[in-house]
Amino acid sequence: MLRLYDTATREVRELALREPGKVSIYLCGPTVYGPPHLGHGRATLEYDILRRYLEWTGLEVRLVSNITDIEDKIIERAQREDRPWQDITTKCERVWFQAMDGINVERPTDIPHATDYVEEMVEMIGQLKDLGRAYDTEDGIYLSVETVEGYGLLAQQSLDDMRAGGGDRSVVGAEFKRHPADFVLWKYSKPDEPAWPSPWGDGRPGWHSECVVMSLDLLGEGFDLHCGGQDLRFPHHENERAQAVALGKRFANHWMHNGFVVDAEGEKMSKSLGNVSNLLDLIDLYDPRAYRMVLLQSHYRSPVKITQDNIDAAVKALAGLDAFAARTASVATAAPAADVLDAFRTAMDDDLDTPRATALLFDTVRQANAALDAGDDRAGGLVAAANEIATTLGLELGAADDVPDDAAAKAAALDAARRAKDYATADALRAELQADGWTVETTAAGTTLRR
RNA sequence: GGCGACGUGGCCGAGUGGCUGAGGCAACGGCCUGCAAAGCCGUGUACCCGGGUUCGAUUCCCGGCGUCGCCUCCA
Repeated sequence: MLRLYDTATREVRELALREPGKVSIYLCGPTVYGPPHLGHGRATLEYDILRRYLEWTGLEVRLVSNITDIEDKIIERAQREDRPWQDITTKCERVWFQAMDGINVERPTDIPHATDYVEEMVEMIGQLKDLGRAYDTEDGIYLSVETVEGYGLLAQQSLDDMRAGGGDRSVVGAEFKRHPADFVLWKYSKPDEPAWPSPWGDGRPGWHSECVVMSLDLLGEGFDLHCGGQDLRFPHHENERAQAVALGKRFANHWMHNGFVVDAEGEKMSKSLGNVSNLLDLIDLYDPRAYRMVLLQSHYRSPVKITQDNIDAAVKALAGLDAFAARTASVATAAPAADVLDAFRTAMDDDLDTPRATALLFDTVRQANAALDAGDDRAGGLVAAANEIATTLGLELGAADDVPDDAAAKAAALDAARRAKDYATADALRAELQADGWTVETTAAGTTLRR
């Protein structure tokens, strides 16, 4: 069974399942107000790998990932551009899934929208008020974190330390709040802002209330795993948990957080800095699988550098795997080598050790190639194992572009020239194809072309 | 000010108290090839600095330096 680092307990421990054979996961989805960036790509890719692996081990995965379509950033942009906020959220959501498709991330099993859960949020906030855990101000309804047992679990910092800290940053809403860490559950709307009704006044839910309501509604109490980027650890996940605890409900049993994407200088790429890179650009410019490959080769909790060199290296590595896939397309199917699959499982069960799993994949490919060269009958099992690992990691191999007719004709002419030992013509044709961007492989069996 | 992570070959990036400098990329030599490509085989004086613990530390502890993150919207 999978052992995973748990942010709450700060140790690698078994991912215990509430129901045997089934895994319930909540992943914080995007706030749809702009194009997805590299950070979104990393998170979704890491959890896509997790999900595929869990499914491969035979578990039924329920992965809920929301769309946050109520948020200040959306409202700000709508006002700035003077257009309906729904126009922004629907377009951004479409672009989001376009990008997800581009990097081969499977759709979550459930995609709840915050706008569909406002009533439930109002109800929950009312309960928190009734319990004396939330209080009303002229600005909105706030949760009193001092009333929440164990607040700071995910932040790994006590409330006192938080109060002492903060440096020279100003506290948002300090004039209304009882404690600097208190956060808004319901924000009263100003004129011209989207608003939903509530017993206390029209307004909109706070971000932290959205996810807690949707996760508990769809997955129920004590669901297995809650995940997201490191930056969501605090305050977002802390505050989600605080609301559940304040309500007396069991929340996520396990917390998983992925590391950041950093730039060449090692600095975090985020929306508040100017160094954001658009995920769509990356997919557009390079093999979309390259990003997944870069991530696979480092651990999900480590920061990862996305640079030209990194992506280039991944593209080359992928080319080798594609060549393998092309070479083995016609190899007779066999049962995957059990020892290889066992090693794969061992690596992945160890806190999702994709670097080791990926090293195993490359190693298996090398062994399979060697077996093929030697005419060893172990080749079939190795090929099958390599393919199974690649698929489980979400890598589709050998997906070469269709070869256009003119290129295919040149390849055929090249073969004919070689048979006739007209090497000058053969070399000229090869040079032409290479100039057009093809990788040309001439073998005894004939010429194959790859991009 | 509080909390935390990290510092490994030309680059990226795993990992371990001695059996690994994993794996990828790049480079070099060889086999294969008409020549290439692909593939295979082989080649690399590493673990920021200073102490300590130990038979033995890159790996554990302490101190220092450096980088980064969270404490505020953020994957």
